[in-house]
Amino acid sequence: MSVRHALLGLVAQHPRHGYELHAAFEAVVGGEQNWDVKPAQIYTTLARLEGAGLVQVDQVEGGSGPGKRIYAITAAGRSVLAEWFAQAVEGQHLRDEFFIKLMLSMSVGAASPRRVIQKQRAMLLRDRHTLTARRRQADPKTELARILLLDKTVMRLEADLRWLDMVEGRLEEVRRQPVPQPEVRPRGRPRTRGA
Amino acid sequence: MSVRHALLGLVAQHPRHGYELHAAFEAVVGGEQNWDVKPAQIYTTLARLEGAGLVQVDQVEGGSGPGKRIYAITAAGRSVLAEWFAQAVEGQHLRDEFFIKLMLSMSVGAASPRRVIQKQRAMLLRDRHTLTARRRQADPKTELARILLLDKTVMRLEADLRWLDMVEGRLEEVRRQPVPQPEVRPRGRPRTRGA
DNA sequence: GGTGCCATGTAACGCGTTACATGATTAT
DNA sequence: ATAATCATGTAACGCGTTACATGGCACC
Repeated sequence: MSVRHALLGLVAQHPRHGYELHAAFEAVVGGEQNWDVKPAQIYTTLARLEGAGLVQVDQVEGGSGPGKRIYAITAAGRSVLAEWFAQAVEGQHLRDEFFIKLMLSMSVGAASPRRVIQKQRAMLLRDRHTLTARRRQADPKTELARILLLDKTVMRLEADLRWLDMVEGRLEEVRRQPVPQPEVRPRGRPRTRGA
Repeated sequence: MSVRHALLGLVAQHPRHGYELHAAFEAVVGGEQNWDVKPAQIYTTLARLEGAGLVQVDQVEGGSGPGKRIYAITAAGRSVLAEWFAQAVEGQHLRDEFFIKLMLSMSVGAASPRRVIQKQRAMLLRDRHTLTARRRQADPKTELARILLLDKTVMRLEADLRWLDMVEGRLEEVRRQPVPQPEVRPRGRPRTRGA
């Protein structure tokens, strides 16, 4: 979702070939530790962009056989890019793997919600530790990108930790009450049933 | 990544067929507003799970022709599921579409970082508004799942808002300094160059 | 007999991944 | 020579999506 537009933005700066785009992408996101794009994705994405008419091959360097294919952005590409910049990115997927794991751990035997929560908290704390360490080591003069990204990640992480605490508390409350299994009845048919 | 294991968990409760799994999944995550799984994904995922030997068709109801195929979990499936419950979910992708958009908006002409930030903030505020409204309307007795998920999302959202404020401040600071374009030089070759 | 739910899928595509294959240039 | 880096790609798979196709059954 993002790589497509990122590549478009990078060829908009000036025409580039695949390998160069790979390097430029990593420079923008602050290194492969932050966001590791595989070359395969660069080339397949470029091919799709070309198919959609958003970029086109400007020239081919290298003489004999298939050399560097240098891509340039097209007018259509520029307008798509402008669109992208003009509109905000949709944030709320509401899809959360940990959440569904937690829910299932409440109703599947042989799984303990509390253990699930503890495991998760341990991992979040570990992550926060390594990320804040990385953040401290980053040079604010030359690695602004990395710092901003690390900050964002840590802030989300801390939000997740607070949420975990909250959930734990909430589960304490409901401890003895029968967990209201949300009654898997088929949707619809709200009118006169046949019973 | 999560649907696969979720389905595994649901068939672990008791054998089910595809349509029932679809309903059960939505019940667990708190409705299609939270997490809309398409039927197609249910069936293809079931097929893959069967291919991997984690579930198997228990019986087929419906008489003539292809009827309901009821899946049950296998021993292998149970062990994979236990694995899943036992280990935490990896959180730190560090991949953030807005982030890369912001970075590019700083170096691509015809794009304004400040406008990008403003657009994004507007969307986050809008989202927070609708989600807190949904949260208030949810019934804590019967919709625990939906509430927990909404809380998590809102908390992340607010983290993102705080981060946006921070970024804006940071960009004020660097206003006049030449934005340190991170120098797209190829990695490696740190030793005696040929120049 | 039509509408709407129940129930099952296939096809094709986008995005991302791993693994594999190929060849040119350059440093030692 | 040979190793590393530069540079380009294909194949196959997993996950998720949209769109399409099929048929039974119940209700009115």
